[in-house]
Amino acid sequence: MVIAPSPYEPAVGAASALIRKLERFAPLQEDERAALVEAAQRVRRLMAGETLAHESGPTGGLTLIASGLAYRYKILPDGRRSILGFSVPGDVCDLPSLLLDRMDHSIAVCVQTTVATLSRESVNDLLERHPGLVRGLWRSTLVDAAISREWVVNIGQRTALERLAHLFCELYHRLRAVGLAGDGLMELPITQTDLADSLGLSSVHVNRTLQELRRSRLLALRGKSAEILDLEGLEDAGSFHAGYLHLDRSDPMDGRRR
Amino acid sequence: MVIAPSPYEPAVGAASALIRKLERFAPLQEDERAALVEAAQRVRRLMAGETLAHESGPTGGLTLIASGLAYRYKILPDGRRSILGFSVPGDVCDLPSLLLDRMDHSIAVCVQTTVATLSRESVNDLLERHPGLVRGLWRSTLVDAAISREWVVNIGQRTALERLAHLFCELYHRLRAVGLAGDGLMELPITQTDLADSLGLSSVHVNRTLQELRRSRLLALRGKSAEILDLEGLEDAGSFHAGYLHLDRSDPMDGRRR
DNA sequence: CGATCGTTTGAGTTTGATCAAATGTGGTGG
DNA sequence: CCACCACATTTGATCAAACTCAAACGATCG
Repeated sequence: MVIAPSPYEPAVGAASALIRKLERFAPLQEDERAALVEAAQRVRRLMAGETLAHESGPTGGLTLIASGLAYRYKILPDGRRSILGFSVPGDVCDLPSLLLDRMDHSIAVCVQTTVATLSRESVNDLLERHPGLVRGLWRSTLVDAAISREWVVNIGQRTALERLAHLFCELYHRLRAVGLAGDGLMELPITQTDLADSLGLSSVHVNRTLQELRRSRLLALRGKSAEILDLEGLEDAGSFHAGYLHLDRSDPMDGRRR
Repeated sequence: MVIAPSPYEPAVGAASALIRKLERFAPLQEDERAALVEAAQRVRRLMAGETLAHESGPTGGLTLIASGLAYRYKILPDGRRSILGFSVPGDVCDLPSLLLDRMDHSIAVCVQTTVATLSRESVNDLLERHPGLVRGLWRSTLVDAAISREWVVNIGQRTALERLAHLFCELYHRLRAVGLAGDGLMELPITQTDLADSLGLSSVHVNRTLQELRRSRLLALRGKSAEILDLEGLEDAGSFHAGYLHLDRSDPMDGRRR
């Protein structure tokens, strides 16, 4: 049984997962790759629970997840926490802070996570010199938006079981795309409370529904890792279709179609 | 009582609302404005209910809403419709189709709507010559994503009354930003079924909740137009804070702050 | 070896869904 | 101008998914 590489590895080449992701769509030029690697040298290590960016906090450069797992969230007036999405290695998690005047949500990490931090100056430099990177990052904000829209569908229309199934499928596909999942296995250092706040459910109900998924031999959650026992069955159960993740290589800008 | 301009006006200068929107953040150059106006000459008129772009349909240029109202949606396997967001005049509603390989959702219009259609060639031309437009449009996809995230919060965490209140606040602020609302008045050609599909509620429950909003003297829906009787009260009721819409002028890229 | 955090289980409650039918309303054609 | 149709809104009654509260159990860690 092949286990996916641990997300706790040293951040050798923090940019590699990002490059991999961008190149799924359109190949980068050699100098673009090099510039990214160069810019992502400064890494930072965050402990589980630490906040990486704060709502209405100052905006700065960019943060690239190298290993671990982060989540976007907002805290409501009454103290409830709403989780808005997850960021996996290779994701730039705070693009809004580059082009908008302020963050409109916060970001924290689920486990020990290493990130590369790019200063605003180096990012501006990068984007001015390499329009290909602008296209690539812009594309990735479009995919982020598509994921958020799918969350709207998920939370708005589906039952608890469907929601959980769908979320696990999303994370599995995204992690697999950067080589961090395979054979139905992924490390998922996520609590049932996190799941509840992500899906608009109570943690009690998440617990019961997870048991049901387990009973239907679709998915087993064991500690910090998840095993998908029947991917096709799980996708069916969550009416999951990977299209919106835009993970396959094909670039509409140059007519190439696969 | 000043009524907002009707959205049914002829599409003189379809680009004007877009320019207005982009310039809320960073001023455009004269030639950028001119190029946008030039590119947005070809307009199309759609009847209520018509589909403007189809999920997994071909991707092409860009569509700019000139007047009217459009909504993004997905149809689930069981036939239910999930509405993912609204596009108001000045919005480019199909940016995903420019940079991604396919649309992952469909777009239709609520009322008779006029749109300007920009061919892929002219858009590419525009973006190559005017990096300021790239920044502006990229920013607008970031705002779209922020709106989707707020929908996740809204649907995931709030009660029916809060959801409705919040949605009306969003639309009011967005319409006011392009001069189509004011004094608590806006044209809102939206059915209760649309609202239900937007908020993850049944239309029956939407109806009852609207009555409650009316009773609390917060909002009155009359036919195709809405009157906000108490904006502050409505924002409170929906715990709405306009920050995420990023409607105020301030550009982090040049240190200028309001 | 407590202490803390996460998971699990039980019991009662609530919000909002579903089903069904009546009541407007706007548009069309005879 | 009226009859009719389609569509939207409104109301009532019943039901179920998911919530809340409460408490016990289990793991992990300094």
